[in-house]
Amino acid sequence: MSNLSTTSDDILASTRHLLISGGYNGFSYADISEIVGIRKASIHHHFPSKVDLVRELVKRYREDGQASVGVLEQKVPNALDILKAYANHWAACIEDASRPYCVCAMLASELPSLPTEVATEVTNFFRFISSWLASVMERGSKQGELSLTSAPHVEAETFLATVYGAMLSARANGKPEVFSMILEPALNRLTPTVSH
Amino acid sequence: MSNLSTTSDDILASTRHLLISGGYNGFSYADISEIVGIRKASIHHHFPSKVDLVRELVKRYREDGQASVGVLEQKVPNALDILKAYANHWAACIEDASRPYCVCAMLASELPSLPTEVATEVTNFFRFISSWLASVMERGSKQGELSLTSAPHVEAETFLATVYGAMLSARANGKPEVFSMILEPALNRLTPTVSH
DNA sequence: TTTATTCTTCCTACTAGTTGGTAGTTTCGA
DNA sequence: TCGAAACTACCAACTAGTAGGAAGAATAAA
Repeated sequence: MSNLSTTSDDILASTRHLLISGGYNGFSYADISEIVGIRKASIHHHFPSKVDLVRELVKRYREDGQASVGVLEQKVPNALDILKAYANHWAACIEDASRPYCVCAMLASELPSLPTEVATEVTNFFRFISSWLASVMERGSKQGELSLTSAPHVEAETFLATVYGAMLSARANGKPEVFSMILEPALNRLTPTVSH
Repeated sequence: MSNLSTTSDDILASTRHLLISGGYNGFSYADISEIVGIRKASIHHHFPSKVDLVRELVKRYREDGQASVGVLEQKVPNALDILKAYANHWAACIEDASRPYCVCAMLASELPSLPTEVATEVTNFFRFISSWLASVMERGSKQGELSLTSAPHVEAETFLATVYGAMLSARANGKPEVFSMILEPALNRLTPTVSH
């Protein structure tokens, strides 16, 4: 019924890898075929067009993200700890070079030149992340787990920009540790001070 | 001696435009030829290869940046005002859609797949911006024009990440105003509080 | 149980169009 | 008359995508 590893999953995995390193126009079906070990034409059987392939990839990327967020919210009650976990997730990905960049950050840069179907899926991803972070900010502020200096949705956008900016800086400098260097003070700023 | 508009400048200008919208692999000599109004082969006369073209573009982009920074430092004495001017520069570019994204942000995302000669020129740009911002932070801190909560070079990287992250957010949301929304509180945070 | 049929997945072989780049020639102003 | 800048006309390699067939597994009919 459900295999551990299907060809279609392998194609998506290698696409994600290629996408992270060079963007939408930076890879071809030939590249995927080499990694997966099947012929170019066979990829078209699973994903008729390149747009289908990347659209599906981004859709699943968002769905997986939504699922992970659900688990995180259940396991971690404190809003600050949620933000720390989110930051640590990316810190780990960047540091061990497994997924050193966000697929949607890559595609967002290319947004104006992307096929519309892919573009809308990318904006959907950012809508989801933004509103999730805003909800975390709002809840954390109300419960005294976060100290905000601006409106929750502004703090959410700022935090998101810091994470994605730090991701770019780490890549531009070729130094993974830059990510944590930037995020540590950013999280400290959101930490409530103990009254004394 | 020096024309107001040379073909080579037109090629560079259209390349910048194309680069901002779709990255290194998102444009071709055919695209440039259409915009500039000369044949593909004629572009090769000015820039033998695509690598030459983009390398030269990024080199000039950094040089122009260095010149602008020089002028800014002369005209504006206050460190906070310099940071505000830098932020306003990008806010204006994004808002009037003239250059709604940084060429080097685009190329930094693609860094792992870029020809090495272009890649080194891109990292040079970020080295320059980082160290310039660090010097502004340090000077501003010493003269009481900026209130830092971390070491100057950390604040510099944080500010840079915020600017570039905000640029990406503006693009991802399709809302230019998001940039200023993020940068305003970021600058407030650096503003010294008047003692009373 | 055997046979026939369908479906899935992969294959070879191909296409039309694009890519960056070259060779050699013309045009034209200094 | 010389050099820069443009041109026409190529090229090999690569692009996404198609047509049609072979192998095998699952399903249905005998």
